[in-house]
Amino acid sequence: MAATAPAEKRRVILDAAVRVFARQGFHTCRVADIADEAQVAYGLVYHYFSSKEEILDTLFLERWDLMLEAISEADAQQRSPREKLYAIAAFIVESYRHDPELMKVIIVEVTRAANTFGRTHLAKIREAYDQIAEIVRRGQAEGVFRDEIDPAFAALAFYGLIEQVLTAWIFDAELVAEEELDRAKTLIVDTICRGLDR
Amino acid sequence: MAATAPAEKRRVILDAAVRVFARQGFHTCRVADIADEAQVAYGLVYHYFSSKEEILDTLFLERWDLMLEAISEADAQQRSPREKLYAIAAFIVESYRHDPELMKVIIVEVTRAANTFGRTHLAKIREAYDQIAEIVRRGQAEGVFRDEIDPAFAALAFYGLIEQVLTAWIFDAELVAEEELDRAKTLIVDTICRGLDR
Amino acid sequence: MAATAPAEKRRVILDAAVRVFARQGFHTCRVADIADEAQVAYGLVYHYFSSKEEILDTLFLERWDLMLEAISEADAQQRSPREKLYAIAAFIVESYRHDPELMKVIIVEVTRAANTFGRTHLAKIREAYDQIAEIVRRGQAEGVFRDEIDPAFAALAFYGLIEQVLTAWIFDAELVAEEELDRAKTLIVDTICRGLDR
Amino acid sequence: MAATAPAEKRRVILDAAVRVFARQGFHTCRVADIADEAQVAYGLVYHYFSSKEEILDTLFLERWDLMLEAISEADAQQRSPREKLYAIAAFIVESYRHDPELMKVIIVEVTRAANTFGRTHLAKIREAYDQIAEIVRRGQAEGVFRDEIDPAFAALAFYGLIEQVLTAWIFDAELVAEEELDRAKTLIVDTICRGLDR
DNA sequence: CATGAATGAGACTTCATTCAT
DNA sequence: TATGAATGAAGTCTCATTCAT
Repeated sequence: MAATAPAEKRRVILDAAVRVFARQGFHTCRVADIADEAQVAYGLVYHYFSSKEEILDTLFLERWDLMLEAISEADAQQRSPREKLYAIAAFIVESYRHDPELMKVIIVEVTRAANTFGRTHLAKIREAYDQIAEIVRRGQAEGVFRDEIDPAFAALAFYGLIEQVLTAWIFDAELVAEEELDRAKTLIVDTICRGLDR
Repeated sequence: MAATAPAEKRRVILDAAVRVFARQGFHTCRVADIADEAQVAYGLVYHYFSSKEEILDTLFLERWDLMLEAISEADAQQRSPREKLYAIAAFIVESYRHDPELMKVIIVEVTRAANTFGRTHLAKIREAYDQIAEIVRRGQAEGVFRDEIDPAFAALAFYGLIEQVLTAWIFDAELVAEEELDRAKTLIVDTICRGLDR
Repeated sequence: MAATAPAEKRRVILDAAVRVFARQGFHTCRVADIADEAQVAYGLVYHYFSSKEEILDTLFLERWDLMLEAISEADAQQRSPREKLYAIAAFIVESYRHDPELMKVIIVEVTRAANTFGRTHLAKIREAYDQIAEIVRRGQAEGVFRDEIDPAFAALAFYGLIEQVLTAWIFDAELVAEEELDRAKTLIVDTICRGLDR
Repeated sequence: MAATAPAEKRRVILDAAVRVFARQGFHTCRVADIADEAQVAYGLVYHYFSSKEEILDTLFLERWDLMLEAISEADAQQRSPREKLYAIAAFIVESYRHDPELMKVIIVEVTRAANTFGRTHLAKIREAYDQIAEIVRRGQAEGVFRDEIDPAFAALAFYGLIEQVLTAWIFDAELVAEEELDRAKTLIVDTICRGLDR
């Protein structure tokens, strides 16, 4: 009789927290809501996490580390800078497809709320920006990208667009169509690389 | 000797709220902090506003209406789509130069905190997106912009970049140099219009 | 051009207070509600009355003194004890007919709210009880009323019935019919004097 | 060693509330006073009750249901209408003897304050009136009571007298003598049934 | 007399966190 | 591990009252 693995409840709580944060927002929800959603005793939340904020931190770090890995991998495996950017955009879009609630929490509650929480994670967030900027810088060195644009600035443009697109999806009343998700990957890179001009 | 205009205190409270929201964040600050900052009795805040949230709403709406006007004006006065986009970017950057704290509040506490507050203002925020999209659409009709990019998507890219740049400034430890502010205006439009590609 | 008599506003405020107290209850209403209802500046209420409670006190005392006079008069003018009781009941019922809101305030907010306010007016309220008891006592001395019942107890029965009837009217959803008002006068005295027994 | 039953604290709070409401009045007391009286943490009051008002509601309903039962029982067990009325009067007087503070709260804060709270309980209160009226009606049908008096009116007289007597006791400075309590039971019924007339 | 802005103490309620079992 | 009762600090909002004009 396989007893529930001890740390499994921890996962249950984290997953419940995603749903609750996505639905009610971090500030607005109560720890009790998370416990209820997880069908777990109130106190157990505090057995595994020292505070409500730590739950959010955990969710963010889990996901952001995957993101940093994905960026590294994209950088390592793809040949052209544009392919690298595509791989990154694709990873983020796929993350959204797989778990839109988690992405909503990451973007709305952490990345965008950088004032209060992100402050802690600012360094971590910047790692991503820096890696992207580095990709652009090397693209410029290779002569693929124009020199006029500061790589850091280019990274802002690239990540800013992705974040804006996801935010639009997040606050859209209706479900995003599968094809739109796929199209977005190409569109993001195309827009960033080629610009609006004819 | 002109007596203090009755509604002047209302303004004092609003201005104090900007500083407090910028410094401590909307959720973290207390109404008492605003009253203290305004050097005004606690209750007076509630004489002019029905809640802490209404103060934030007021600040947002005041500013966003100016923004919508600026976009309209840019659309009306400038000839080319690119000049129109430049005028918009310039307006936002100048807004930041003039009152960075207010812009921080608008972006961090309202625009990006889309979950809780932005929700209420989503329609208002979308008006701006729509106007920008319309500029792009007409640019495409004129043959200045490529047809491949959905105007709404282009608007996300444009506004997303600006917001990302301002966010970077906002969380920068150090003061942004005057020249950087000016350079940004051109850079934003150049990046969006011409893209990264050489 | 007859200028408004100076003290007229005082009356306007008192009358407005009756309506507001009747509608919202003393504890639940705010001084601002009274000023609004009276169409008078906030501060003017405090020009004429030192506190919200003083307004209620004034209303009660004005009315209760009329009541005490009415009882004295009934005692003086009527011959039989039963006629005296009838005159008293009639006076109270007529008071209700004339200004049900005022009676509601007197009963609900003062007489029955004996804990907080009635306390102050307990002595005044008891004067009425005592006068009624005295009428009963003399009725007993004359041999009209039975000796078995303590006059004070009889007064409780008499006044208790009246108050209960008015309270029923007060909380009745619909308007009380004119005939019911008149019938009540007789019924009250009949019930008290003759009892339920056949 | 029996551990403290979980809901026991709830009872402690209710009992403390009776004392505090009786002493200070519902409007005048603070939730903190109840917590202090119960020797319980502030927040625990809100663990068991959603508001101060709910505490009062609970106290009222607990007691009034007993009252309704007592009336039903009196109706079922006693033979003559007068015995039924006696049983009801006796029950209420005994309730007062047993817990005068609770009765004070029920009468002063709920029954009499029907404006604000009783409104909710008006229906419940009327059930009692109706049951009493029904007893009178059947008394009339049996030929024991006179037909001239509307049963509902008779119920007002009966309950009004009881309430008035209790109110007198409640605001009496001194403790009510045991014999007075007992005598009251008979006196109430005698007064109501036989009236004042010789 | 009249106005209504200004004051600030006070009360309710919430909820993160602790703790005894 | 697991439970949920218990704690109490903190914050929002209300509103009677004052006061300058």
